[in-house]
Amino acid sequence: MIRTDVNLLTYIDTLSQKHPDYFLVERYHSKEVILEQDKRYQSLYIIKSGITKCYLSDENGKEFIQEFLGKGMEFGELEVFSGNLSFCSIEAISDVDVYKISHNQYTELLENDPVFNRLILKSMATKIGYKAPRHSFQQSYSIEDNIIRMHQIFPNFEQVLSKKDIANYMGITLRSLNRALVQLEKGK
Amino acid sequence: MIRTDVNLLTYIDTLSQKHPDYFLVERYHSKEVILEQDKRYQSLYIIKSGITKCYLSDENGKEFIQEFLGKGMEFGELEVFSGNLSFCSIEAISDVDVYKISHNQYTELLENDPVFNRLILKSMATKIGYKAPRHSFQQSYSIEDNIIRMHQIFPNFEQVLSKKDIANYMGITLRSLNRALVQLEKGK
DNA sequence: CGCGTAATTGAAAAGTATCAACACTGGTGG
DNA sequence: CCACCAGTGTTGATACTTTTCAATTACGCG
Repeated sequence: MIRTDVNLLTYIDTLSQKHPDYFLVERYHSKEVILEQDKRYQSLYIIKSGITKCYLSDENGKEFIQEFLGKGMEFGELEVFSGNLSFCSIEAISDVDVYKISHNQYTELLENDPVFNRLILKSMATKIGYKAPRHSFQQSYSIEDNIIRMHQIFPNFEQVLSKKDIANYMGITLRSLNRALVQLEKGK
Repeated sequence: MIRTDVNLLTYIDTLSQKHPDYFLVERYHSKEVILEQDKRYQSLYIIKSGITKCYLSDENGKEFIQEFLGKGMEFGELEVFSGNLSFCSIEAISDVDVYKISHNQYTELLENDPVFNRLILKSMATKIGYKAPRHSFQQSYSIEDNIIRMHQIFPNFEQVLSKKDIANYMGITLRSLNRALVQLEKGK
């Protein structure tokens, strides 16, 4: 449930040696908002280290967490292709180091570096293939089943993520999450 | 809610003139299954005309519909990048014409045709950007709100899609869908 | 006409949200 | 050093929503 892409990160590490002017390294602290929904940006980011959350907020202030992003995950890249405003917000959970690259230079790399191109295609394909079953499972199964599944995928998520974030990721209230956890304890 | 990509289709129409050996045209009838979950394929498809549904089925036989695909939408392409089995099933809703192309030739086009490459990148970016708010909205709002929203996006979906498909798309039971529709009628 | 699929409806059971009260924690300022 | 505060987490009671199950009707097609 915390997405990573080591191959992409490794390649970008080497790219940033070759093109030191393309990649700017930035550091964000826990709880800083890196990207804000519905704003326009000229750059996108790839995570060097740390964890962020990618979430959508609605008019009532509720936030729905799409994904937790770790090493090698990019964000803000969709806007390169759509030309639209940012469709989600990104907030640092831990302290985070990122590579920052402008849309133009990103496009240039896509056009001239076939290895990079392929890695990005693959990264996007993975994102699509990941979202589908998650949405499906979340709708079709009980909260308890979802927690069990999350434990299998990422055993100690409770140490890394706040209860509130977990609830927002699952699309349920904190109350329901707590009850389900108590039920699971009893069930043992 | 029925996804299309006219630009991609137009370009593939011209490509299929240039490379008639790359693109095979096939026709499927309503209710035929074109792609089956958890099987391996060497080809992928782009829709020329007609509508399909893309769905995941779980062990209880319930199906959760990811998207309805119309003109210019591709499917089976994720497996080119992941190398995995098909992660969803595709079934024709209306009669459907598709272009079929092998993984190898698709890869070749991606590598040698920058316009094609860009169109595919854009198509994938759109898919990602579409899924996120849909999942979010579906979890955060009531069934009635979701129906109202679907009506805004696609006014006469009830003429094209069966009630069961609509319910599976929304991740709810047919019973709940019917109740919500009755409520909406009353509300007018 | 008769068959199977799709659609409709009611009643009971299960699941989830809402609201509200309270405990725990770490950090800040007097 | 303690009091306070804000953020986070816990718990109970109640109201609401959705599913489940089952029975019935409507529709299209050979």
